[in-house]
Amino acid sequence: MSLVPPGDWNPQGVADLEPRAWEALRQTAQSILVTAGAGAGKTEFLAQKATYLLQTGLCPAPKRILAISFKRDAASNLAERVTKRCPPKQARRFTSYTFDSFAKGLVDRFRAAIPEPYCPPAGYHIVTPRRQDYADFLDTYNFQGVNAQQIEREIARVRLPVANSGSELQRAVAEYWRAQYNDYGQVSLSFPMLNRLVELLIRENPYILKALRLTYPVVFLDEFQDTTFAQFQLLRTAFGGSEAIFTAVGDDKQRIMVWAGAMPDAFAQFERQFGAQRISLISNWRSHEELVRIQHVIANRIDPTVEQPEARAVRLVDGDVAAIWEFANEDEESDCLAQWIYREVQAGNIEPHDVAILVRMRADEVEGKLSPAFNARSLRLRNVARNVGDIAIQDLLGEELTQVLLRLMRLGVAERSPENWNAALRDLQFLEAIDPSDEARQRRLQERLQVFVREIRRTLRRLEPIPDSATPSARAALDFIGAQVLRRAFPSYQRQPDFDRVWNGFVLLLRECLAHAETWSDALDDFEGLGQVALMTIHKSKSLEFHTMIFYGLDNQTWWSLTPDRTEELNSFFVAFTRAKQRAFFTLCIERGQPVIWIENLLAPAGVRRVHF
DNA sequence: TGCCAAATGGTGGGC
DNA sequence: CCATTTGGCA
Repeated sequence: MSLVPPGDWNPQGVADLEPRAWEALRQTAQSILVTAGAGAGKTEFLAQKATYLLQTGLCPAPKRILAISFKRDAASNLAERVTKRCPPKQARRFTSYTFDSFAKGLVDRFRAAIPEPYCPPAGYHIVTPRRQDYADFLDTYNFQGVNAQQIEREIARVRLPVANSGSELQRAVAEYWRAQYNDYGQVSLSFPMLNRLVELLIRENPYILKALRLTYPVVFLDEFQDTTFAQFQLLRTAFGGSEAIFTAVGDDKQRIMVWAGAMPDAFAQFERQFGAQRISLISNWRSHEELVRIQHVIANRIDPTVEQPEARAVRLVDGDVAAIWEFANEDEESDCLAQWIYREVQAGNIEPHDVAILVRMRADEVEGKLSPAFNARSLRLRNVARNVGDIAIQDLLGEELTQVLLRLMRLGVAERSPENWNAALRDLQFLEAIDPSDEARQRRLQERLQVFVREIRRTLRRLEPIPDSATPSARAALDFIGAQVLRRAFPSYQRQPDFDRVWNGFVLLLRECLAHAETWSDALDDFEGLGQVALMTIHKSKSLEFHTMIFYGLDNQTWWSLTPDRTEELNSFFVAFTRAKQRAFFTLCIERGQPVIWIENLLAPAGVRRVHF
């Protein structure tokens, strides 16, 4: 395969990159920290840099790029973009993991090399302890001076081996490890524990360390502002002092996970310990100029040294693009909100799914307050954080199982849908690992799909669009693929309970949608959230974007901790605001609480006014 | 059981 | 920060 000289390389699949992105892309001699604000295209930048390194041979075979993200969808999204931009042979050398899958992979591969007494048996179990579990442990083993949050945090901080002496906290951690290995009839490990095991393994085993460093001379880190102490320490043990070149990407103005264990100063530590150069991207491809100007006022308050971003999106709406809406009471608030969205939809300005309602906390409470007013106007509000069975709707929609089955079912209702047909064919090719150049097998695949489409059409005509049809219809799609094939193809479905969780969620949500729908087509639209206003917390909205964003409750009761000295809260406010592509509104209800005056004062000079509804 | 004080949860994610 | 739960004690 011929390589492209670095000087001749062009971005793949996009017109061009901003000058700062070019600079960050070509910097391959030194670790860099790419500060990419809201809408700067972080993932695309990483995909382009990977493509550059692979296509030019700057990352030559058999060396690989290791990309580490936090969430599964971020990791798979990045991998997918690189696959689209590179020839398969090169794309295969791009390894995209989540932090935890990277750690678990190493534990599983080199388990036997983990020093005693920490070497886990092959059949260890993964557990996800909640606060209460830690509290129960502390109670059972009589550690009275330690609380659940302390021990949770300490487990992710302490290096192994941990001595059963010293402070009560340290003894509690030592006892916790012992108990997880010995007291429950099976060895139960949490993700932070897996992380600590890997850290121990590579610290103590020079061969594995060397192999890791030889394999991955290039390391990408996504959403770096949310790195935890344990993750940072693992990176240091794995790559500190090696030749590895890091490209870390993130935005410390969007750091909203410190309360859950993210490092408060990951950027500064990274610059210091890895000698990283900082490069800031300044384009904002998401929001138009007026919104970007307001965003910058908030950004400037978070970090006075921040550069003014350049808006690259076009304004498409008339009227206010940002305002604080004030209501006398909550009933009026719900009613006006529903009314406003209804009118916008009627006027043809937006579809319901272009709007998101964001809340600080307690999405289900807000759902209860808003739903009646929405229903009264035949608008549907969907709380995407709500669970169907054991999975949140938002997570369910991103699952591979959902995507694959939904496409097949779409083929059963649409008259002609080349888009779904091609997508379904691609799914099958992948699931059955068929070589695209094997024309005979391709043809057989097309024939099989054709037969299936005829069958599923018959099935859906025979089954009425009622809740009880959910199971048989979904089952028909699943049986065509074969549950075993699906589970083999996606590692996350290999454990039966994980597969069942997603499958049950799929059927449950389909049931719900069929309860409201007139036709199969409507039900599938409902399933995907078409025609529905999404309701979610700020934390869940991160990395998403919406035409119009409405923040529910800018009062000091809902947002009790939004004070000038609580930076993380201001970051949350910033994250919420920057989700908007075209418009951002905030609701205020005097019945619920007083306005957050300092935020109003901050935004007023940028033209954000309080409007009495 | 009733009363008052103290503690706690709320915002999340990973195989 | 505030609503709710838990804990201690009579």
